[in-house]
Amino acid sequence: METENGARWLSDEEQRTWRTHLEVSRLLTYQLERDLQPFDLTYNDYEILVNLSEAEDHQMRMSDLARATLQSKSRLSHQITRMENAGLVRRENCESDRRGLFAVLTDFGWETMKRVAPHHVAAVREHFIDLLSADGLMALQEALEPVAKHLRATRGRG
Amino acid sequence: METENGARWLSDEEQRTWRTHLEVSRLLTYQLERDLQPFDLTYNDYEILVNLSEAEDHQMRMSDLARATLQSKSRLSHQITRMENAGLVRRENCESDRRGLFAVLTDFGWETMKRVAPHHVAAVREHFIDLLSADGLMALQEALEPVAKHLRATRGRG
DNA sequence: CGCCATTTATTCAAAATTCAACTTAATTGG
DNA sequence: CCAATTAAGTTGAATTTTGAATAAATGGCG
Repeated sequence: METENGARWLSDEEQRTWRTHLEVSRLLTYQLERDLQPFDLTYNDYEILVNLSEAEDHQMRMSDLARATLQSKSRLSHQITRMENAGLVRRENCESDRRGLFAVLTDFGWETMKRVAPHHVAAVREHFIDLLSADGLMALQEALEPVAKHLRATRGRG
Repeated sequence: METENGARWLSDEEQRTWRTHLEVSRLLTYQLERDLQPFDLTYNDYEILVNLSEAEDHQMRMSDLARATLQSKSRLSHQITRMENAGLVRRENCESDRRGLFAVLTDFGWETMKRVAPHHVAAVREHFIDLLSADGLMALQEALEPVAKHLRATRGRG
């Protein structure tokens, strides 16, 4: 089955899988977002807390954090400003490179992370992980890892 | 492995799969968005064109379209206004329910759809479908369908 | 050394999204 | 039949995101 300019359409099976993937992506995002609302965090907030929590000294350069969370520098800059206002992080100068800044987790940010993480993990289980069989989990990883690799490589160029 | 309040952490394997899924979701969205840029369409625009194209008479009630594309009514309303300004769709009154409106694909919208779809499908192949084996495809569908079902059911309450 | 391209990060304005309030029409329950 | 409730959709203001422009510091390299 070909389109006029030579592209192959998706088979029914392919289309079904594609749409399922898309639907899961979106609904899952919304659901996790909702599960964080009681803690006054967006998913974005949470993701930054995770990254900083896992980082050495609970701090990361803005650029690295932007890369890690797949956001533009501009967006991250605004995001950190908001989180700074909320008391979750603070900015700190980098001595070795005076252009640079660190985003640093505050005590309150760290406390928040410890308090919220268990609930978030429970939500990830409830809405995703625990719905997969052991085989399903492995199959998913094996199917998606090459896609991730491709996208990582493609990212930034055309 | 348990958190203090009884939630089970993710195993390494679970965590890896979860993060891979998340990464693929996001990078894929960005990539497809980029592939649509040359046609002056956002992914949102495209999705609406798809829905209307597949609908009877190339038209859909606003509510149904909002549901189908997983957006709020407000967001859809703004979105359709923009697309109306771009000449892709028009609004039309519904006679049987005078509160209601149809979003209708214009000729230009339909032409646009026919022109763009092959490129989009090619992108979906390049960045997703063609990176999966036949087994991978099936495994993905089987793993994700229950998740989709759960999230659909959970949506709106929960 | 001195110049220029690059890297880091912010800022401003424009576009998109959300959120709550509102309008109008249809339904429902006495 | 009417009042109250629900449903469809829009609106406008506030928030968030994007994208281009800017500023400051670094790194090469001739």
